[in-house]
Amino acid sequence: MEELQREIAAEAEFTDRLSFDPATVTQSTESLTSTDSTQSTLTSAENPAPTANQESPIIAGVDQAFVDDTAISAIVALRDGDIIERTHAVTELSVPYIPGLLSFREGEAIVEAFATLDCEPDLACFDGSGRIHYRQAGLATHMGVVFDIPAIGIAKSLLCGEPWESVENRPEGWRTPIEATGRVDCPAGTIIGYAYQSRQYESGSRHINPLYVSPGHRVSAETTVDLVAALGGGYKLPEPTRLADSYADEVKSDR
DNA sequence: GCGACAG
DNA sequence: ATCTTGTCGC
Repeated sequence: MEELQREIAAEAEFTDRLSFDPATVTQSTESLTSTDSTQSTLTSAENPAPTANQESPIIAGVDQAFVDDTAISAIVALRDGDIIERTHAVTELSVPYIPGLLSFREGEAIVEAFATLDCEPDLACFDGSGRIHYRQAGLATHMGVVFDIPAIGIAKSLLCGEPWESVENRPEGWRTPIEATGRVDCPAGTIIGYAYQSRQYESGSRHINPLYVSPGHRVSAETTVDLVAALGGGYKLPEPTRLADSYADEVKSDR
């Protein structure tokens, strides 16, 4: 499995090769109902010329839920903030959870779910790491390479690598690079992702931990964090991920 | 041997 | 990930 991950990492592209301009991504649905006034703005100057494409990109959120030894993979596809398709698949789990080998446990269900998806996402958001992985082949990278679509990983905790600064109690919108340490299969110091404070309480003794985002495939670390910031939604997790998360729970409940 | 460790 | 009520704070 580890060797396969090295091969996948070799095929992965950690530079932008998207079918759309990341700078045009915004959370249009939220802008009408959101109560906060902070809106993330992307500077188009730092983004490379996008491949020709007039339509708004289709962004898919992917997340799994579990019941005993079965996995439910749910996909919610959005365009301009509107849900255009939802689908899911249920498979039997054969691999236990082992840090570093998550894609082998959840990958099968995800592949099945994608097989039933009619639209073709311009970007897929996975729950877990991408390049922030010992062999630079986390779930988002593995799936991104398998489908050859731009993919990003969004994790709630850090698998490996080291933040440039302390992530303690940071303000909303804050970000800091995650660099590779000796445990990662790439030159030490390589920026493999970012810690991103997607949400934070304005004051008080309670705080929210940041998200750890990383490139999966065909996206750079910088664009990955810019995209997560743009996908917003007003909650800790970006909207596509939240919708996929609740849809997976919904499917789970209906059984 | 000991510690670290996505979901 | 999952098992789950109340509870603290905005």
